Amino acid sequence: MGQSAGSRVVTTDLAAVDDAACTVLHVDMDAFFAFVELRRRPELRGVPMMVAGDSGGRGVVLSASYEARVAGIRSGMPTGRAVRLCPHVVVVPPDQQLYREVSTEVMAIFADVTPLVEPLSVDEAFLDVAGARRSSGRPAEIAARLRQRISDELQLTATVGVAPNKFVAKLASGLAKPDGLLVVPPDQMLGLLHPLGVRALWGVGPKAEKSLHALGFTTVGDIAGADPQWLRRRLGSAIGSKLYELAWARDDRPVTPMVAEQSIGAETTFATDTADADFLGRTLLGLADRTARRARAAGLRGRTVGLKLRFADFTTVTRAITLPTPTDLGAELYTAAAGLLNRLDLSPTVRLIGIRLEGLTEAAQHEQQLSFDELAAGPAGDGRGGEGSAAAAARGTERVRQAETTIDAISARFGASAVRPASLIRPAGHAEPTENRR
DNA sequence: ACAGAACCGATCTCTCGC
DNA sequence: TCAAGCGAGAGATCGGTT
Repeated sequence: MGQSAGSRVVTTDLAAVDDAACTVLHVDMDAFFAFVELRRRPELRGVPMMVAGDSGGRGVVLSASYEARVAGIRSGMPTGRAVRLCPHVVVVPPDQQLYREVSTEVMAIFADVTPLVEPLSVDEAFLDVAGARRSSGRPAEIAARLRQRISDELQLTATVGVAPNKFVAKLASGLAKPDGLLVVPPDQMLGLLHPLGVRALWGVGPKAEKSLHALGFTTVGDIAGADPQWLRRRLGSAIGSKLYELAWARDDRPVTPMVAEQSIGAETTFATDTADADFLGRTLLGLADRTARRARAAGLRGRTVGLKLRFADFTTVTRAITLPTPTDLGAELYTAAAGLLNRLDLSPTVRLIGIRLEGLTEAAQHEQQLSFDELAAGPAGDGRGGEGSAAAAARGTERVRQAETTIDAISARFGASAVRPASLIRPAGHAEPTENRR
């Protein structure tokens, strides 16, 4: 019961399958961005369409309808190539705000099933239903009902993998998509897993695949048959152990709800490569501001500021500096990153610049610290002789904080573009400071 | 006092995945 | 034949301490 018409249930017999040990669900929304767009533009149903960035002709495909996929269009593909493959494809610009909103609705349905929801991205999550079984029934039933709700309430489809652990659950959803449901009981795991190529293992991308092929491993079964000691020596202890365990379908990672972010960042690719230090600096200021704003919204501060540059030849360099005190201020982020930028050789032209705030901690921890500093400095007044310069600096950053949180409030009311740093507003005689400037 | 090992945090690159 | 914008994590390297 419970599947919508036309859905695919890959499992031989959902009622008969032994799902008692299958407490992990991996739910993956089908062609998420594309289907969300089709919901508000139903006239595009049945025609090849894709959500794709343009960004001065250098964008990529974020999501494609199945009609577009038939033509060979894949996500991650340059928009230009996709259009060449399928000249009639309808290109829809991405609306991240909308996707985040719909994502929240999807996650709310998950949370209805179990509190143990671990989002992987906007359109994907693991669910641990071990505790939900008494009230909600068998995992296979829970999964089928979940798919039905997503279809009924959101007019979207999802694929669900059901298995004893995360790795196999994710594998299962990958095999069952689109619009599918696959339950993999313990006694079927190895039969399913071992014939697959090594790429099926978590953490094995193109590079690792090549190394593994060179060592004579083609399938997951090959790795399962290898000597684990030898694997560790050849691949490193961490990776070697992990691959061996996964090859035997062993994965004890728990489903962890709401894992705290460890870094926040922003980056942008220029429409045209540039070596203009002034322009790079202004772009950096905008990115610093955006990053700081997000950190404040999340109530986080970070101690390490990272800078990333990608040059025309696609080589990438990163530089980082650790501050004495964690920050969530755009001005401080910018100062630190600009310092890093100054030290780099900019003779090759730059195609991408990014900034990242790492070493995040809860901002609430630092409020305490600040008031203590102020106390030590005596009653809040202006730069009096004899007081500690650290305390004076603390009050200085406090003023910057006031300014930036005021901007947060104004942006919240009037939109993000209402307020921006003064240096992003063009003095006379300069072109617009957009990233697409030549 | 000093050389050296061991350790540690910071930094950087690389790979991977959505 | 061009390659976004996020993010996580492993491991090498390096300089400073003990």
